[in-house]
Amino acid sequence: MTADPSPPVRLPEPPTRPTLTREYLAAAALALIDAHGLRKFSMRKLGTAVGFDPMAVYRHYDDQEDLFDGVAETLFTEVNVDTLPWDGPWRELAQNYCLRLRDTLLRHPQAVPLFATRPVRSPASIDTGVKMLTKLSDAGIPPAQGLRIIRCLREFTIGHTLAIAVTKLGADQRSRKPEPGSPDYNLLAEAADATTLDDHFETGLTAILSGFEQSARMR
Amino acid sequence: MTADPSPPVRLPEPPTRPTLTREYLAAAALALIDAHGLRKFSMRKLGTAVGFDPMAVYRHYDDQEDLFDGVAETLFTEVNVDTLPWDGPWRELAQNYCLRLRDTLLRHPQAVPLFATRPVRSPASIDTGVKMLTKLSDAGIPPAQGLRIIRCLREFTIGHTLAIAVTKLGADQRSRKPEPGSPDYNLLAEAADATTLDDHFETGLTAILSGFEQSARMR
DNA sequence: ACCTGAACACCGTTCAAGT
DNA sequence: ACCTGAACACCGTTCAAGT
Repeated sequence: MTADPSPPVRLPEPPTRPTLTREYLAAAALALIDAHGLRKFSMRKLGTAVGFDPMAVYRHYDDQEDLFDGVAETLFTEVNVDTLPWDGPWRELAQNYCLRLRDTLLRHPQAVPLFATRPVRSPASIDTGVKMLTKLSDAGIPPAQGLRIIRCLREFTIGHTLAIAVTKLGADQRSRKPEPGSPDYNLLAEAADATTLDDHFETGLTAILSGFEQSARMR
Repeated sequence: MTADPSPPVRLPEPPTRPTLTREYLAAAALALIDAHGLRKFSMRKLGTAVGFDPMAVYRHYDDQEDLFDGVAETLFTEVNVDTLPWDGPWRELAQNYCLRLRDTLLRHPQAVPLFATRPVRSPASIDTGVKMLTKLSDAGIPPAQGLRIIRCLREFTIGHTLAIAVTKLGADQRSRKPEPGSPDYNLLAEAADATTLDDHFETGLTAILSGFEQSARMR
């Protein structure tokens, strides 16, 4: 409590040593996974990549499982659900959500298997689920049915994105076309040429939504 | 070429040393994954588990990636697609295929992430795809649209099964319910109680199929 | 010719020892 | 009090050396 009346000396900015945070580490981990693939990632590489001890990550995350949960959360944040059309009709909202989730994940194909194999438990994603459910509820859809719709859409979106991602990544290292000798090669090749790897996503989404709407009308 | 006219001595069965085959190794790997989880699995453990050198597997599979492809093939074989109702209507066929695939995978929850993150490249599964496509083609559905339908169904089925599997496995070690303090807890809890984890699968399948049929009618 | 297992370059995670 | 990095118990994969 010894007050100093003279104006405090204005020191120059000290050389700041960057501090590790959970968020920064998760973002850095995602960048490493994007760059070199999930297989090549390691806790030690992350620590050294951010300029710290190989073990530094353990002061912020319990273990790799915990860190990967953080990476999944980073991905979910990138979806930026706040800017979805929450005031429009629920079908538009749901469809936009799925498209956004797909686009976000496809920007990080190497991380899709990580995201897809993790149960949703982050508060942010649970919160989004609740908001969506409320929206459907306001439109007259009972919660049980609403939950079914949301789960179906989410599962289709992730299944689709996963298929695209692993095909894209696998294609780099191995061959993918069936041998042209096969008798039915023409049918498959013709079909595969006529439809790109992902042009069926919106078709599928629409089908699910129409299907549910139809079953609602028949109830 | 020295022929011996006396009847050959009938020797007792020699102690047979079991020989490793690709199929047996893949089945054994699946059993280990079922028992201890994908994380705990290793090439060395597989070799010793079957009573051979830790490196024995490398004489039959190039590397772990190659072995896992074999495990995925084993799983696909267990689906037993030959006994599907190939002579019935295509909707029945497709639906049965999806249900069978789901049931098979859910018998091996620990292996679902492996199966889901592997592009289909085994001859058997490509063959099944071609047969299905032919079936739809016979029903008047153009190949491009048929491929879209098949892909959607497959992606939904795998996305669904993956969600069920990781939730089931994750529930063993962590908590899963949202904190009861949350304001919308009641809505979510009520909905979750009213619908089990997987009662929406057939609903979703039906929705997809109805949706596609509807869009076909409007074409 | 075939198989083994030593060796290499890594891992995730813990924890005693240092500052 | 905080952080480091040695240490432990593993990995996947290669390949020289043995039989």
